[in-house]
Amino acid sequence: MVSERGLDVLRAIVQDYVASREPVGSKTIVDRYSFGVSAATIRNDMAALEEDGLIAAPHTSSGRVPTDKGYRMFVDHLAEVRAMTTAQRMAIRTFLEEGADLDDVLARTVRMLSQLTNQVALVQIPVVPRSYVRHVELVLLSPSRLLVVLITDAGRVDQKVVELPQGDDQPLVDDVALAELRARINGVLVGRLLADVPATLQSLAETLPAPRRTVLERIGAALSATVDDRQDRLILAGTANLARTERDFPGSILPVLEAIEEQVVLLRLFREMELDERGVSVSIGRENPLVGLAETSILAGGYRSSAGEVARIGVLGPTRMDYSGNIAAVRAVARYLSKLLGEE
Amino acid sequence: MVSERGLDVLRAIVQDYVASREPVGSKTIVDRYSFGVSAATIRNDMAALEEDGLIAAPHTSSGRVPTDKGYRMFVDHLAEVRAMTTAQRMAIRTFLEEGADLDDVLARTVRMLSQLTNQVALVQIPVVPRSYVRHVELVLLSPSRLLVVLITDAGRVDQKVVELPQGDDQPLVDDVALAELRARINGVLVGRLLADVPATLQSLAETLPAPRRTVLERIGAALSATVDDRQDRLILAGTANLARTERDFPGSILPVLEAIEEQVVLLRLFREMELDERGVSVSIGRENPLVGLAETSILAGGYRSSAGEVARIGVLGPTRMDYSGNIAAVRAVARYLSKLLGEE
DNA sequence: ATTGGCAGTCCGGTGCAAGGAGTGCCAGGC
DNA sequence: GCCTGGCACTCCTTGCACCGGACTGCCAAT
Repeated sequence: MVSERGLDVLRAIVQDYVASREPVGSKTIVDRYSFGVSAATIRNDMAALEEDGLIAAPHTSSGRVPTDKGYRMFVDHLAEVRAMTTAQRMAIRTFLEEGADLDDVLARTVRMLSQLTNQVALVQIPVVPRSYVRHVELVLLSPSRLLVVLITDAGRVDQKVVELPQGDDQPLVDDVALAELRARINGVLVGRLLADVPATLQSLAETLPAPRRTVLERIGAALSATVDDRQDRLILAGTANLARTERDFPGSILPVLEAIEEQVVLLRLFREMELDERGVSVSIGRENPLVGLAETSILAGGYRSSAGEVARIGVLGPTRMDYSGNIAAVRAVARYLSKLLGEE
Repeated sequence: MVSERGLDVLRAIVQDYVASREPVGSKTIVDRYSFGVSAATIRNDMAALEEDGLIAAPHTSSGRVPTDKGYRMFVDHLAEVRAMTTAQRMAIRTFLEEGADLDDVLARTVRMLSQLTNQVALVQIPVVPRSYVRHVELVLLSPSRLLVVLITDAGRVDQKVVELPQGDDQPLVDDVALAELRARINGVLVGRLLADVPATLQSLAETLPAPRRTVLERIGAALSATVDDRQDRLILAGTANLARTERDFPGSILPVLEAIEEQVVLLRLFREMELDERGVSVSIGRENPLVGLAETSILAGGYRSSAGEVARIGVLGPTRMDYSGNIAAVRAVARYLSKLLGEE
């Protein structure tokens, strides 16, 4: 059974180990922290902590190192989340304020978060289902390939290429037909909610003759796909920090880099993390469903875009990281981002 | 003075070292390659090669390793560029054929190139000055922020946000004014060459009264900037390969990752490399102007987009790499890409 | 020009001993 | 019942010496 003081010892071990990367022994603790008891007593507490799987010794007669479970305990019950310094707040504010388009703001934000935490930072592109269609543009790239561009009033621009069915020798649509189609589509769609696009387009399609109708249906499919596609991307920054913290990955950083390249998996993981009451979620080491990330921790926070939808922003790094500081940074950045995007 | 056979020895050393990562000695060479002379003779040749700075010994009495200069000699005079296997050709073809929009094609291409070479692959987004304006869309994001979207007939969509001057309390443009502006701009721009956009817009601006004019000038600036901006980006893939070849970076992969993140510098370097008669350019180790890349080599090839402009595609990896194979891969992929984009 | 031979150099692994850090446990004190 | 000092023990780390292996460079002979 771990005593009250035992938890304080755990906190000390985590802090010391995170700071020094050295397994920490009982003597170090009595020297560096004022517990008012002897090393032998600390040793008893440490034995209890080890019993409970909160710390482990790399080998007999070495200092202790926190386990994933130990970090979990630290994060849930022991870490006081430090407030950001005013200097840091200022940095965030000035960094984000030079507004530009959405992609740009996200790119800046994530770069800043990576600098703040010295870890890899990631942000999920927000979904904006409440926004309205501003314009749809069709561009014929070749007789059989059509570029569809969708512009919404939230400032998002998405594009998609559709392959046109090409039954006979002659192309299905020529420039004139396309111009008419464009006018019609814009006629019914401009001003509509994004969510209503598929239905509206469907009813338009029904008024058309068969060959033209197929084209319209494909365009409709592209437009709906375009909305979903976008949220399937992550913007990230600070990959170089992985090399900086390389010594904290006992294996190699290879699987981590692979996971980052394989955005899809990482994104799903990121999205499924559920925020706690502090607005941040932490996934530590082997808690993580991806084997390649068994030695990394992921922090995720949520931010709210103008349409009120929540997307994720967070950092990824070795399990040996400064949880207090990083949680604070993620939270602060997420808040500023919400504020910034809400203003628009 | 390096003899004829000396160069053959150099070739053998490079090939062997690239294959085995072991410094190669005279005995290895006579064993593995059929020179028909004794080890002592090879030793003499090696002494000459060392004299000329083409190879070096990590320490006294060890085998030799190619220097940057040695690799250079190998690449320029000794490497026969292997043709791609038919399997590889097939892979390239099928991989690239599922066309989509430009960004998508480039993303696929670069991913494939990284798999083909086991290195980091990069591609520069092509400039398309010969293409025509298809549509310009203006979206008011907030009273003082305007999103400008430019669609060209080459299938490119670019966006930019402009800050509007906001002199008095009331906004400079409202929805009605914007609609009129949009109509006017499209009226003069649609169908124009991209290169003519600034001039055309300028003459339109001159017909307008002062406040409206400022707005138009800003939009014009954004449109020209948008064209330049885009080519200032690289799409890359295969970063994980850096971790795989980590042992080939005597120092650390940190500076390499940093250079990759700092796209701007890398891009300039990439752009300034001049292609040789084989259509590929190679920059080896310290030849490289960036200190962080002193242990990496960069291969660059050119591809031609529909408008006939040339952009770069290439790979980046440790100086100890398979130059023959990688040059062949870059060249093959660049050709297919030119063909693919030319067709559209 | 090429060759075999030989001395010399350096790396890398191994075995051994000493030093140090840290633990576990126990018996005694508050 | 909790805390403490002490002690034996374990294991890592460092330094040292040593040896074998892999080369090279040079030289005299062909």
